[in-house]
Amino acid sequence: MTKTIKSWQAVEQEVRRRIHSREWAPGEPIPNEADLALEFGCARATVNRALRALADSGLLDRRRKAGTRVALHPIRKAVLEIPVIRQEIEEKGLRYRYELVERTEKRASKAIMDRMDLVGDRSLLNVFAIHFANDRPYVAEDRWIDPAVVPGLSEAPLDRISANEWLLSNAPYTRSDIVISALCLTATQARQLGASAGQASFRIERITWDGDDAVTTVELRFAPGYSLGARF
Amino acid sequence: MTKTIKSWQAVEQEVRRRIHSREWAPGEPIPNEADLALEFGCARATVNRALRALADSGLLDRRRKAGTRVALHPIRKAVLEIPVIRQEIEEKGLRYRYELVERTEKRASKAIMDRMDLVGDRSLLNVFAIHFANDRPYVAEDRWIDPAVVPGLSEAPLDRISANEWLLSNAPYTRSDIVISALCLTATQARQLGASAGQASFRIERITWDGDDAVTTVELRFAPGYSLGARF
DNA sequence: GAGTGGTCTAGACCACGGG
DNA sequence: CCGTGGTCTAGACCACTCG
Repeated sequence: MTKTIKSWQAVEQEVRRRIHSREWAPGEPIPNEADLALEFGCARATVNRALRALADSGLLDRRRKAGTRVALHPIRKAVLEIPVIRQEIEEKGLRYRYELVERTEKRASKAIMDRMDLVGDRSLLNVFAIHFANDRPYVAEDRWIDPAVVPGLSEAPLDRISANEWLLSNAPYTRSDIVISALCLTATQARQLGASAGQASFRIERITWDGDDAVTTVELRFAPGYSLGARF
Repeated sequence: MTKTIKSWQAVEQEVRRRIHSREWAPGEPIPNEADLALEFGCARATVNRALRALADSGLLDRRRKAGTRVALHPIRKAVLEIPVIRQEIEEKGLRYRYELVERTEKRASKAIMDRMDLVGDRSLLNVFAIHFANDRPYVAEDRWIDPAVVPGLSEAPLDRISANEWLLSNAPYTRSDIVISALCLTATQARQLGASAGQASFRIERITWDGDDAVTTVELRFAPGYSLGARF
């Protein structure tokens, strides 16, 4: 036993060190919680907390009875913080402006209906808007909202506040699916973003669910040059 | 007190329900841990575990003394699993093939040197390779490795196994930075990916560090149509 | 200063799943 | 079967930070 290590962060760091130094090699089992607790001179719960954190971040594989092993291929999990647009812009020190381009209740394409798991002859609310940073187009937002699951939608002042923000504080939801990809801007899309046709745009598609009901689906097309960063 | 709730997952679900039902509204404080433990008939540690999980996922804001509040703008954190290319392809049921195009020791551009926090007249190993799925180009990999921090690099059989996989099991690292964006393919880049010039490509740039030393930086340009999904 | 979350402990029981 | 991680408990002390 080296010395008493008290906090779970210290245990985590020591385990990281052993993995990093190849003292515990990828694919190999490490001592069980009880032994480590003994070695570190702390409670098993403390070791558990540390190992659980490491497993969460993908550095360890844990299975009952099989024990804990150093992950063979440390699955690289990156936590992306999907920004609230206005916050993101203001945190960069830029002036935020929001412009509602269109707000129509109409039939959605089959692709949209499928994505939202909807059927039949229904109308949805389509909102198209541009978010500006220092008066330069930052991102175009193309959103569909199901009025049936969002009460009060028709009274929403979407000309003043973005649909995203209004929904955040007025519509409950339970989870989201998100897909990120790249696309080439059409001439129309490029004009909206102050870009040239054919330029590459970063795209985020998000569907927000309330239980089994799709609340809203949105496609965000960012002006060329946008990037999203993370650390892990 | 409603009834005894034993597991921390049950507590988490109940808290989620109350937030979702607006019983606890965004921005408002919720009872402290001790009170909740009393109400739920469980130990405070159990409540703590549940609330900590909810705070981690961005649904709650917790501060000592200030207490716990329902997050005003639930920061939407998406956990992206950055795939090991071969795994990703094989998990889709496709045949994986790797082709080393070039392997040269040479001077890197200033941009690369800056990103890796390197200075001076140094040569780095540049590896360019294509990963195929069912013999169709899937992603182009343009990588720079610092030989000074990766011992044994010159003997690595990079014609047989991808640099990523070799590095994973041969070079220690402590953390990575990642940036994702979109770009338009040049004619050359398009040819490498079996695409047309001007098409949009999803790009991942990653720098891997070992302490304060940059081990490697890589740019991945995915064939048009690629997307990355997450749920949260 | 005092209330709140953050953490540690020692012990206990349980559920999963490998052998 | 039975070892391992997963979890719960009751109590305690600590650290941060708001008022």
